[in-house]
Amino acid sequence: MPVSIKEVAREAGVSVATVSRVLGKGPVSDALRARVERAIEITGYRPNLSARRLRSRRSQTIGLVVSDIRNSFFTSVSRAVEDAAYEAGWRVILCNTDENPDKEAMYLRLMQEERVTGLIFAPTRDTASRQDLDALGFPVVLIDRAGPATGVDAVLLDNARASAMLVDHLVDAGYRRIGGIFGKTSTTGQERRDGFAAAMALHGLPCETKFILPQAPAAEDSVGVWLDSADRPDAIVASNGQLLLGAFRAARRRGVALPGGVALAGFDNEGWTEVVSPGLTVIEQPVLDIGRTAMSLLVERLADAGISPRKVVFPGRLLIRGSTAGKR
Amino acid sequence: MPVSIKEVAREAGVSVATVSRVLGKGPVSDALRARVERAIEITGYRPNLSARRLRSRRSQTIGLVVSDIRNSFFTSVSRAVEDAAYEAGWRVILCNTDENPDKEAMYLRLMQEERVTGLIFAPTRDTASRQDLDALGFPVVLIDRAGPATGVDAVLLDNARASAMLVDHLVDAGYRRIGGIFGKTSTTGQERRDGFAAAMALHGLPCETKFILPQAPAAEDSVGVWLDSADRPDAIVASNGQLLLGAFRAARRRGVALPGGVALAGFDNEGWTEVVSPGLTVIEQPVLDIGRTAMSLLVERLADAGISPRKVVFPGRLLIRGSTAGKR
DNA sequence: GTGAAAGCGCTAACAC
DNA sequence: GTGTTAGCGCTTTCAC
Repeated sequence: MPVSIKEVAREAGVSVATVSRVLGKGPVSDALRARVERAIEITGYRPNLSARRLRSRRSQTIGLVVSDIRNSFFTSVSRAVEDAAYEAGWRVILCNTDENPDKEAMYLRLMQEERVTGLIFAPTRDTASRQDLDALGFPVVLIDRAGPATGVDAVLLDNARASAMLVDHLVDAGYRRIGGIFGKTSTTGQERRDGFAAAMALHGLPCETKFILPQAPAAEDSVGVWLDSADRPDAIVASNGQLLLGAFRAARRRGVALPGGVALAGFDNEGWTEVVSPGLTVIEQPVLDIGRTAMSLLVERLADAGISPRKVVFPGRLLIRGSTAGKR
Repeated sequence: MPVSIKEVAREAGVSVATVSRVLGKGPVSDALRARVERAIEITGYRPNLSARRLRSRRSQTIGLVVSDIRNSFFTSVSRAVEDAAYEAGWRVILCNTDENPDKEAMYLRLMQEERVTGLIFAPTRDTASRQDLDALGFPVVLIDRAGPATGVDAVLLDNARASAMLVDHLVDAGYRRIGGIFGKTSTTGQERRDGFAAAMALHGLPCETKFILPQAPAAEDSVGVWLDSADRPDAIVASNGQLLLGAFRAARRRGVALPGGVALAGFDNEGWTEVVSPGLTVIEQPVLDIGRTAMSLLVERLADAGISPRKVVFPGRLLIRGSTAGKR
């Protein structure tokens, strides 16, 4: 049974108000402060955060709701968010939705029950366009994905531009029959596909794209079909790290050489993409900046709810490696 | 300003106690229950979890304190823990200590202030031997690392046995001059080294081992020195995924062929280890089982504080790949 | 500066 | 079954 502020007050011979002031930053004489601090030592007192939150009406907690923490993009973003949050004396509640709208709804409700100060959220496409994201009772910052202006802040990658960079690079290297696989559950997959298609059109090239579940096995199946077909593409673009892994496995398993049999490029500079041979050409996202920026936007929004919603867009960085070496 | 249980009661024309009973599992007539549920709908009521926790003295929260969520072992364990926790209606607070004892102490204090129901904890070597881990005010289950019996439950890998499996396999394949790098901050690194040394001794072989920071760059430097030296080992064992990555990079960067120039094996079946060429021989840990078992031990401990501390030890699984192909 | 007292939103006795 | 009431541990007026 933990000791309460009352026992500390008794031990120090002061009122609970004085103890509370020592804990916070109220005005307390040096003499009493010393006595209270001593009493805290002796009793081993630990403030009860639930009580503090209830009374002060400040939860000092932010929510972080993503699809899957095992996705390296979210792993890194979560570290950035958590570091910044704990630094500021806030707690983080992390939830994984697995791209499941029901889980999303459940966790949004949980965020309300926790009375979170704010939420950093990577929604599915369905939820991204919800009009009530700004009426949850706390500010929301979207990361990675955002629908048409829903009136909330967002931190995003310039997906269309990044896709175009990949396409331009591939065309430059002599590839023409380029296929693309994209995640079907997020606006991000959609944007990357649109950017891909637009860039291909600019080059006067036809393109073939597929929307699939954003998981490695789905990509392996999907790319496998392409590789086995008579009119195999000569290059493939994968819209995230998981899909890239699946595509890589499909090629590897069939003994299709990279880039001789098929060139391969994608999103997310996961550690393994550099270390396989050949290395994979990828778009690197500034994951730490994205996490930190999301926190900053949240903090600014908390300071001033009035400012109109901002969208911060980061450029991707093209890392050229052996998997897209020139065709000739 | 969120609505409280009071307003729901007024809307439904009942007492707050009845509303509370509908929320929980108290006995309420169907008629009143329906009215209350309707009132909850109308008002958009969300229970305040801080108030509930304060009053009920049950935080319904468990802590998960690990060194770094970006370490794939902990990423996977955390998913297992979180899934099990949310399933049971509990919240999870995740903290990263970066192998820093000061941060560990700070987060242990935070866990007390949160009045967590229980804690799943991967301590550094310094903290693992603290005698007061069972006096924090809540049960602790150690994962991945544990000191000499500290009187708390633990879920571990059979590190000595796993190291021996690697050594036996390498010796079997014809390697004799085998070096090992091990994490210096954890008991796990220590145990794996001891198991390694013991197995080498059984084979009558001398061994050279290094304790280093459990991070890829440190491993790259360390292994680089070996590879550049005149008496280069013919095989290297790395005691976790990060160290394995660093070792792999060191070999790759110097153009040292695997396994011709040096054989390489290690711990943690991270995705990339299968996908590089040659694939890397590794000890796979049952990460999901470890996470789930930690939760089970915690739940059982909460049900009965009396049972004496248990240590659940899982075997590792040796996955043989090209990086340790036979020497001749 | 300091203390007394009210009350944050909820659950759990306790009466009926 | 239902309502009344007393706190959970803390912060925050409000007096002094």
